[in-house]
Amino acid sequence: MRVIPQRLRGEQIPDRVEVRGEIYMSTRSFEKLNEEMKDSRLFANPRNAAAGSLRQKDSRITASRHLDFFGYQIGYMQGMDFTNQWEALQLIREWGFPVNPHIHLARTLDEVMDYCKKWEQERFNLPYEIDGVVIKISDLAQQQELGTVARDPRWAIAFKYPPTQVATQLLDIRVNIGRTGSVNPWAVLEPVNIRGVTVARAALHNEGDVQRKDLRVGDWVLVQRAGEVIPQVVKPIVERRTGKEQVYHLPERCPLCDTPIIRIPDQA
DNA sequence: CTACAACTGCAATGGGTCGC
DNA sequence: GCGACCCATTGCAGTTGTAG
Repeated sequence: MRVIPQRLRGEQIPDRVEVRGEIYMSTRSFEKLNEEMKDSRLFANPRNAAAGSLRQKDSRITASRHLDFFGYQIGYMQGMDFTNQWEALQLIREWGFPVNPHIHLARTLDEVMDYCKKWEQERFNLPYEIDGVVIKISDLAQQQELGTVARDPRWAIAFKYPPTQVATQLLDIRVNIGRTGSVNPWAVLEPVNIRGVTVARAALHNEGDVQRKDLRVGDWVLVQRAGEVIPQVVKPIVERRTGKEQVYHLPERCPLCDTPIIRIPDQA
Protein backbone atom coordinates (compact mmCIF):
# COMPACT_ATOMS: atom_id res chain seq x y z
CA MET A 1 0.00 0.00 0.00
CA ARG A 2 1.68 3.15 -1.24
CA VAL A 3 -0.06 5.36 1.33
CA ILE A 4 1.83 3.60 4.13
CA PRO A 5 5.19 5.37 4.58
CA GLN A 6 8.23 3.13 4.17
CA ARG A 7 10.13 5.39 6.59
CA LEU A 8 8.81 7.48 9.44
CA ARG A 9 9.21 11.17 8.74
CA GLY A 10 9.50 14.20 11.04
CA GLU A 11 11.62 15.18 14.02
CA GLN A 12 10.28 12.92 16.75
CA ILE A 13 10.85 9.28 15.84
CA PRO A 14 10.20 6.57 18.45
CA ASP A 15 12.46 3.52 18.76
CA ARG A 16 9.53 1.22 18.13
CA VAL A 17 5.88 1.93 17.44
CA GLU A 18 2.64 0.23 16.48
CA VAL A 19 0.28 2.36 14.40
CA ARG A 20 -3.27 1.10 14.19
CA GLY A 21 -5.76 2.20 11.59
CA GLU A 22 -8.42 1.28 9.11
CA ILE A 23 -7.89 0.19 5.53
CA TYR A 24 -10.59 1.17 3.06
CA MET A 25 -11.25 1.53 -0.64
CA SER A 26 -12.49 4.82 -2.01
CA THR A 27 -15.67 4.83 -4.07
CA ARG A 28 -13.64 5.96 -7.08
CA SER A 29 -11.05 3.17 -6.78
CA PHE A 30 -13.88 0.66 -6.36
CA GLU A 31 -15.61 1.82 -9.53
CA LYS A 32 -12.34 1.82 -11.46
CA LEU A 33 -11.52 -1.66 -10.24
CA ASN A 34 -14.87 -2.96 -11.44
CA GLU A 35 -14.35 -1.31 -14.83
CA GLU A 36 -11.06 -3.18 -15.16
CA MET A 37 -12.79 -6.40 -14.11
CA LYS A 38 -15.35 -6.04 -16.89
CA ASP A 39 -15.00 -9.63 -18.14
CA SER A 40 -14.96 -11.48 -14.83
CA ARG A 41 -17.20 -11.09 -11.80
CA LEU A 42 -17.68 -7.69 -10.26
CA PHE A 43 -17.10 -6.82 -6.64
CA ALA A 44 -20.30 -6.22 -4.73
CA ASN A 45 -19.20 -3.19 -2.72
CA PRO A 46 -16.05 -1.30 -1.64
CA ARG A 47 -15.93 -2.96 1.76
CA ASN A 48 -15.75 -6.49 0.41
CA ALA A 49 -13.43 -5.43 -2.41
CA ALA A 50 -11.03 -4.02 0.20
CA ALA A 51 -11.28 -7.14 2.36
CA GLY A 52 -10.66 -9.41 -0.61
CA SER A 53 -7.73 -7.32 -1.80
CA LEU A 54 -6.07 -7.69 1.59
CA ARG A 55 -6.46 -11.46 1.57
CA GLN A 56 -4.60 -11.82 -1.70
CA LYS A 57 -1.65 -14.13 -1.31
CA ASP A 58 0.26 -12.26 -4.01
CA SER A 59 0.94 -8.84 -2.49
CA ARG A 60 1.51 -7.38 -5.94
CA ILE A 61 -2.20 -7.77 -6.57
CA THR A 62 -2.93 -6.06 -3.26
CA ALA A 63 -0.59 -3.21 -4.27
CA SER A 64 -2.46 -2.74 -7.54
CA ARG A 65 -5.83 -2.32 -5.84
CA HIS A 66 -5.36 1.28 -4.61
CA LEU A 67 -6.32 0.68 -1.02
CA ASP A 68 -6.30 3.63 1.34
CA PHE A 69 -5.59 4.02 5.03
CA PHE A 70 -6.40 6.24 8.01
CA GLY A 71 -4.30 5.88 11.16
CA TYR A 72 -6.43 6.21 14.30
CA GLN A 73 -4.42 4.90 17.24
CA ILE A 74 -0.97 4.20 18.62
CA GLY A 75 -1.00 0.70 20.09
CA TYR A 76 2.51 0.48 21.44
CA MET A 77 5.30 3.00 21.54
CA GLN A 78 8.84 2.89 22.92
CA GLY A 79 11.01 5.90 23.61
CA MET A 80 8.35 8.62 23.42
CA ASP A 81 5.23 9.71 25.16
CA PHE A 82 1.87 11.32 24.55
CA THR A 83 -1.02 12.07 26.87
CA ASN A 84 -4.13 12.03 24.73
CA GLN A 85 -5.73 10.82 21.51
CA TRP A 86 -5.40 14.18 19.84
CA GLU A 87 -1.61 14.21 20.30
CA ALA A 88 -1.42 10.63 19.11
CA LEU A 89 -3.15 11.56 15.86
CA GLN A 90 -0.79 14.51 15.33
CA LEU A 91 2.20 12.19 15.80
CA ILE A 92 0.82 9.62 13.38
CA ARG A 93 0.33 12.35 10.82
CA GLU A 94 3.82 13.79 11.33
CA TRP A 95 5.29 10.36 10.68
CA GLY A 96 3.65 10.35 7.27
CA PHE A 97 0.54 8.23 7.76
CA PRO A 98 -2.76 9.51 6.44
CA VAL A 99 -5.02 10.72 9.25
CA ASN A 100 -8.65 11.57 8.65
CA PRO A 101 -8.88 15.34 8.10
CA HIS A 102 -12.34 15.51 9.68
CA ILE A 103 -11.32 14.61 13.23
CA HIS A 104 -12.85 16.99 15.73
CA LEU A 105 -12.06 17.66 19.37
CA ALA A 106 -15.39 18.13 21.12
CA ARG A 107 -15.72 19.77 24.52
CA THR A 108 -19.26 18.77 25.38
CA LEU A 109 -21.69 15.95 24.72
CA ASP A 110 -23.87 18.37 22.75
CA GLU A 111 -20.94 19.07 20.50
CA VAL A 112 -20.51 15.33 19.94
CA MET A 113 -24.19 14.97 19.04
CA ASP A 114 -24.04 17.94 16.66
CA TYR A 115 -21.02 16.42 14.93
CA CYS A 116 -22.77 13.09 14.43
CA LYS A 117 -25.89 14.81 13.09
CA LYS A 118 -23.88 17.01 10.76
CA TRP A 119 -22.21 14.02 9.10
CA GLU A 120 -25.38 12.04 8.66
CA GLN A 121 -25.97 14.06 5.47
CA GLU A 122 -22.46 15.32 4.72
CA ARG A 123 -21.06 11.80 4.58
CA PHE A 124 -22.50 11.40 1.08
CA ASN A 125 -20.01 14.00 -0.14
CA LEU A 126 -17.04 11.96 1.13
CA PRO A 127 -14.91 10.03 -1.40
CA TYR A 128 -15.59 6.82 0.56
CA GLU A 129 -18.52 5.18 2.33
CA ILE A 130 -18.96 5.40 6.09
CA ASP A 131 -21.68 4.00 8.32
CA GLY A 132 -21.00 6.08 11.43
CA VAL A 133 -18.68 8.11 13.61
CA VAL A 134 -16.25 6.88 16.28
CA ILE A 135 -16.35 8.78 19.57
CA LYS A 136 -13.39 8.54 21.94
CA ILE A 137 -12.31 9.89 25.29
CA SER A 138 -9.15 11.78 24.39
CA ASP A 139 -7.32 11.76 27.74
CA LEU A 140 -5.19 8.61 28.12
CA ALA A 141 -5.37 8.65 31.92
CA GLN A 142 -9.15 8.64 31.70
CA GLN A 143 -8.99 5.84 29.12
CA GLN A 144 -6.92 3.82 31.59
CA GLU A 145 -9.37 4.51 34.39
CA LEU A 146 -12.34 3.44 32.26
CA GLY A 147 -10.63 0.26 31.14
CA THR A 148 -11.81 -2.40 28.76
CA VAL A 149 -14.60 -4.97 29.03
CA ALA A 150 -13.90 -8.15 27.07
CA ARG A 151 -12.68 -6.72 23.77
CA ASP A 152 -14.66 -3.51 24.01
CA PRO A 153 -13.00 -0.41 25.44
CA ARG A 154 -15.30 1.68 27.62
CA TRP A 155 -13.63 4.84 26.32
CA ALA A 156 -14.65 4.47 22.68
CA ILE A 157 -17.89 3.76 20.88
CA ALA A 158 -19.19 3.84 17.33
CA PHE A 159 -22.25 5.92 16.53
CA LYS A 160 -23.91 4.21 13.56
CA TYR A 161 -26.34 5.83 11.16
CA PRO A 162 -29.57 3.94 10.49
CA PRO A 163 -28.90 1.29 7.84
CA THR A 164 -30.90 1.17 4.61
CA GLN A 165 -34.15 -0.76 5.03
CA VAL A 166 -35.77 -2.64 2.18
CA ALA A 167 -39.17 -4.33 1.95
CA THR A 168 -39.43 -7.95 0.85
CA GLN A 169 -41.54 -11.02 1.48
CA LEU A 170 -41.04 -13.57 4.22
CA LEU A 171 -41.51 -16.74 2.18
CA ASP A 172 -40.93 -19.29 4.90
CA ILE A 173 -39.49 -19.91 8.34
CA ARG A 174 -37.31 -22.97 8.69
CA VAL A 175 -35.29 -24.36 11.55
CA ASN A 176 -31.73 -25.50 11.89
CA ILE A 177 -30.53 -27.80 14.63
CA GLY A 178 -27.25 -26.57 16.11
CA ARG A 179 -24.40 -28.78 17.20
CA THR A 180 -25.55 -28.38 20.81
CA GLY A 181 -29.13 -29.37 19.96
CA SER A 182 -30.52 -25.85 19.91
CA VAL A 183 -33.41 -25.23 17.53
CA ASN A 184 -32.76 -22.07 15.52
CA PRO A 185 -35.41 -20.62 13.23
CA TRP A 186 -34.30 -18.65 10.18
CA ALA A 187 -36.12 -16.60 7.57
CA VAL A 188 -36.36 -17.53 3.89
CA LEU A 189 -36.76 -14.21 2.12
CA GLU A 190 -37.59 -13.21 -1.42
CA PRO A 191 -34.04 -12.17 -2.40
CA VAL A 192 -33.51 -8.39 -2.28
CA ASN A 193 -30.57 -6.21 -3.10
CA ILE A 194 -29.51 -4.06 -0.16
CA ARG A 195 -26.74 -1.67 -1.21
CA GLY A 196 -24.89 -4.15 -3.35
CA VAL A 197 -25.51 -7.48 -1.66
CA THR A 198 -28.33 -9.94 -2.14
CA VAL A 199 -30.08 -10.91 1.05
CA ALA A 200 -32.09 -14.13 0.97
CA ARG A 201 -31.86 -15.39 4.57
CA ALA A 202 -31.66 -14.02 8.07
CA ALA A 203 -31.34 -15.48 11.53
CA LEU A 204 -34.45 -15.30 13.69
CA HIS A 205 -32.62 -16.63 16.76
CA ASN A 206 -35.53 -18.35 18.56
CA GLU A 207 -39.29 -18.73 18.75
CA GLY A 208 -39.64 -15.87 21.22
CA ASP A 209 -37.94 -13.49 18.80
CA VAL A 210 -40.41 -14.44 16.07
CA GLN A 211 -43.36 -13.88 18.41
CA ARG A 212 -42.05 -10.57 19.76
CA LYS A 213 -41.78 -9.22 16.23
CA ASP A 214 -45.06 -10.95 15.30
CA LEU A 215 -43.59 -12.30 12.07
CA ARG A 216 -45.96 -14.39 9.99
CA VAL A 217 -45.12 -16.51 6.99
CA GLY A 218 -46.23 -14.56 3.91
CA ASP A 219 -45.69 -11.17 5.55
CA TRP A 220 -44.07 -8.24 3.81
CA VAL A 221 -41.16 -7.36 6.09
CA LEU A 222 -38.52 -4.67 6.48
CA VAL A 223 -35.01 -6.03 6.15
CA GLN A 224 -31.70 -4.31 6.90
CA ARG A 225 -28.06 -5.16 7.31
CA ALA A 226 -26.98 -4.50 10.89
CA GLY A 227 -23.60 -2.82 10.89
CA GLU A 228 -24.05 -2.69 7.11
CA VAL A 229 -23.32 -6.42 7.02
CA ILE A 230 -25.50 -8.86 8.97
CA PRO A 231 -28.94 -9.51 7.49
CA GLN A 232 -31.71 -8.74 9.97
CA VAL A 233 -35.50 -8.83 9.79
CA VAL A 234 -36.66 -5.62 11.48
CA LYS A 235 -40.46 -5.96 11.55
CA PRO A 236 -43.51 -6.93 9.55
CA ILE A 237 -45.31 -4.34 7.43
CA VAL A 238 -48.69 -4.86 9.06
CA GLU A 239 -50.57 -2.59 6.63
CA ARG A 240 -49.74 -4.93 3.77
CA ARG A 241 -51.33 -7.99 5.35
CA THR A 242 -54.01 -9.79 3.39
CA GLY A 243 -55.13 -12.22 6.06
CA LYS A 244 -53.48 -15.18 4.40
CA GLU A 245 -50.35 -14.91 6.55
CA GLN A 246 -49.57 -17.86 8.78
CA VAL A 247 -48.70 -17.44 12.47
CA TYR A 248 -45.50 -19.33 13.20
CA HIS A 249 -44.97 -22.20 15.62
CA LEU A 250 -41.85 -24.26 16.11
CA PRO A 251 -42.19 -27.81 14.80
CA GLU A 252 -42.82 -30.44 17.45
CA ARG A 253 -40.21 -32.79 16.05
CA CYS A 254 -36.71 -32.40 14.63
CA PRO A 255 -37.06 -32.05 10.84
CA LEU A 256 -33.98 -34.22 10.38
CA CYS A 257 -34.30 -37.13 12.79
CA ASP A 258 -37.89 -36.80 14.06
CA THR A 259 -36.81 -36.58 17.71
CA PRO A 260 -39.39 -34.65 19.77
CA ILE A 261 -38.38 -31.03 20.38
CA ILE A 262 -38.63 -29.91 23.98
CA ARG A 263 -38.51 -26.48 25.50
CA ILE A 264 -36.49 -26.12 28.67
CA PRO A 265 -38.61 -24.04 31.12
CA ASP A 266 -37.62 -20.37 31.29
CA GLN A 267 -35.28 -20.74 28.35
CA ALA A 268 -35.44 -19.40 24.81
C1' DC B 1 -12.88 -27.76 -14.52
C1' DT B 2 -16.50 -27.10 -10.68
C1' DA B 3 -17.99 -27.56 -5.94
C1' DC B 4 -17.30 -26.86 -1.50
C1' DA B 5 -15.12 -26.28 3.17
C1' DA B 6 -12.55 -23.21 6.11
C1' DC B 7 -11.82 -18.74 7.53
C1' DT B 8 -12.80 -13.55 8.29
C1' DG B 9 -15.49 -9.23 9.74
C1' DC B 10 -19.69 -7.57 11.03
C1' DA B 11 -24.25 -7.57 14.84
C1' DA B 12 -27.64 -9.57 17.63
C1' DT B 13 -29.35 -12.96 20.25
C1' DG B 14 -29.01 -16.57 24.14
C1' DG B 15 -26.70 -19.78 27.60
C1' DG B 16 -23.25 -21.13 31.07
C1' DT B 17 -19.78 -20.19 34.58
C1' DC B 18 -17.31 -17.56 37.90
C1' DG B 19 -16.64 -14.21 41.50
C1' DC B 20 -18.38 -10.69 44.38
C1' DG C 1 -28.52 -11.06 41.44
C1' DC C 2 -25.29 -8.91 38.52
C1' DG C 3 -21.11 -7.90 35.84
C1' DA C 4 -17.57 -9.99 33.27
C1' DC C 5 -16.34 -13.27 30.16
C1' DC C 6 -16.55 -17.07 26.86
C1' DC C 7 -19.05 -19.69 23.56
C1' DA C 8 -22.83 -20.90 19.98
C1' DT C 9 -25.52 -19.58 16.10
C1' DT C 10 -26.86 -17.07 11.95
C1' DG C 11 -25.64 -14.83 6.53
C1' DC C 12 -22.98 -12.56 2.80
C1' DA C 13 -18.80 -11.54 -0.02
C1' DG C 14 -14.43 -12.65 -0.58
C1' DT C 15 -9.76 -15.74 -1.01
C1' DT C 16 -7.53 -19.99 -0.58
C1' DG C 17 -6.98 -24.84 -0.73
C1' DT C 18 -8.71 -29.35 -1.62
C1' DA C 19 -11.91 -32.94 -3.21
C1' DG C 20 -14.22 -34.93 -7.03
